[in-house]
Amino acid sequence: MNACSSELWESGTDCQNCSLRAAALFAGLADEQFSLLHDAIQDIQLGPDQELYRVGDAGKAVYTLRSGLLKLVQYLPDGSRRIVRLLRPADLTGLEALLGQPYQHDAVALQAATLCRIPIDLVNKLGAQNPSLHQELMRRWHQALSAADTWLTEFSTGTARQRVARLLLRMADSDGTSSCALFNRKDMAAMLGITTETASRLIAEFKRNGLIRQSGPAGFSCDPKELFRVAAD
Amino acid sequence: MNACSSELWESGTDCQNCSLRAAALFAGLADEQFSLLHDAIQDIQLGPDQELYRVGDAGKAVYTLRSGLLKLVQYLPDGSRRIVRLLRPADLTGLEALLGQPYQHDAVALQAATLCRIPIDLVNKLGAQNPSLHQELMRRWHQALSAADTWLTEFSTGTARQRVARLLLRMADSDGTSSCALFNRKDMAAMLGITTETASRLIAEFKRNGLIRQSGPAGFSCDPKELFRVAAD
DNA sequence: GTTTACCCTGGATCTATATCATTGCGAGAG
DNA sequence: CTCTCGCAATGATATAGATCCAGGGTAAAC
Repeated sequence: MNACSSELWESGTDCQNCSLRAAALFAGLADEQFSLLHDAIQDIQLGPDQELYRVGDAGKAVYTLRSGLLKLVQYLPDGSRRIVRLLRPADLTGLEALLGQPYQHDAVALQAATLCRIPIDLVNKLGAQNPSLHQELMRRWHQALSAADTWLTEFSTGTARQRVARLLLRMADSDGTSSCALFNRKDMAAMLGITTETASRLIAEFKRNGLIRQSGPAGFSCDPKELFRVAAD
Repeated sequence: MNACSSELWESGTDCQNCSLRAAALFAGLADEQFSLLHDAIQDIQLGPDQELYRVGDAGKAVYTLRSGLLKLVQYLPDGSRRIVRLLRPADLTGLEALLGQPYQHDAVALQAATLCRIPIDLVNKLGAQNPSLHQELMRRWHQALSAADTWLTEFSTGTARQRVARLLLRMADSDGTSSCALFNRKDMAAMLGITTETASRLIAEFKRNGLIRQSGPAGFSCDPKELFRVAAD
């Protein structure tokens, strides 16, 4: 029942020296308040395809992604599924918990991931004393909204070839290298609203034409200029 | 330059007795603070296709829709456009202004609309004294996010026929009546990521089969049960 | 080592939808 | 009243992508 049952976790994270602190939720917090974090925040590790939470679970915490990739999946009544968002390190998810609502997606690790589990009680307590936290939360909410709009315009519009090209461009840095492995075709399809076969064919075609190539076991590189041309068509 | 130049507006709205007050942003406000609203909030009226703001405009206010319908439009580099959200009465838009960011969409009236223009300075001032306002703002942000996710799963997935059916269902009340006129085919297409011709054909087909029919000049009614069947397919 | 299972790729249809083009209608201009 | 002009409806055609199927590679399971 509990989505967390199979997770590995440990308490006592060193939040004050967190490498993400500057980018993280509590960036504006006074040092003395960090003691509160110490007790409450848990470290979570997920293997590929492990679930963080599921649609309808009671929302008791928000999560910051520290490493890896997380997908948010939504389902239609008929059972078909769509990946509506991808979380990268420093992103925050499960915000609906702060409004007392159950989670609205399945959150699943795309690759091995590490996260911080932040109980909503803690957020509420700190928020009462730190108005800047609210500002920061709104900023996160807005980030998520912008990301959703991007998915609508970039990944749900145009031909399948354009969508795949746009997705690759977004995964890669501007120099054409990417630090993450290529998604499997099924996930790609669920992100782009196409079938796995079409995704597979297009990736294979791009590889043949030298637009992308494997670079090591957990990464790929691509030709941004050519991909951009394909994306614009 | 100013997107508001051609709008009709008047000041001195009666916010305290606003019909939307219960649903509105300031629902939790103490009565004595309403005097602040009186001076700052403006009433705006837009005709069909009139713009409220455009992408990149400096964000100086948020807007509450009081009547009518508003579309948020986003553009791809290649010029193709997509309607990413629809605002109904009591919805709030332009939230990015509160973060000091320029507007990220074109906001255009789909039908004649009336709105309240709420300067961000006012929101910030009231927010400092009313923590509940932040809560309410987060709630609005989350609403927008949920709406965006809905568009991804319902309006960007499945066949064109399914999408049109789902859109009609969402426009109509559960009893199959709708208070708003049918969109023109171009807007429909831009919402669903299909062409105007396909939208036209499907609407015509639905009319022929009795799934929808005009009911008066500014409204339509539909057969929810049948439409639901089509949407699920 | 062998088997099993899964994923990627590719071929062969088939169909939904884009695309291009035409007609008809209704509103507004002159 | 007539002439545009824009939009809905519809036809004809082309094609992208879904669908169904099969082969082959790789990794885990036995």
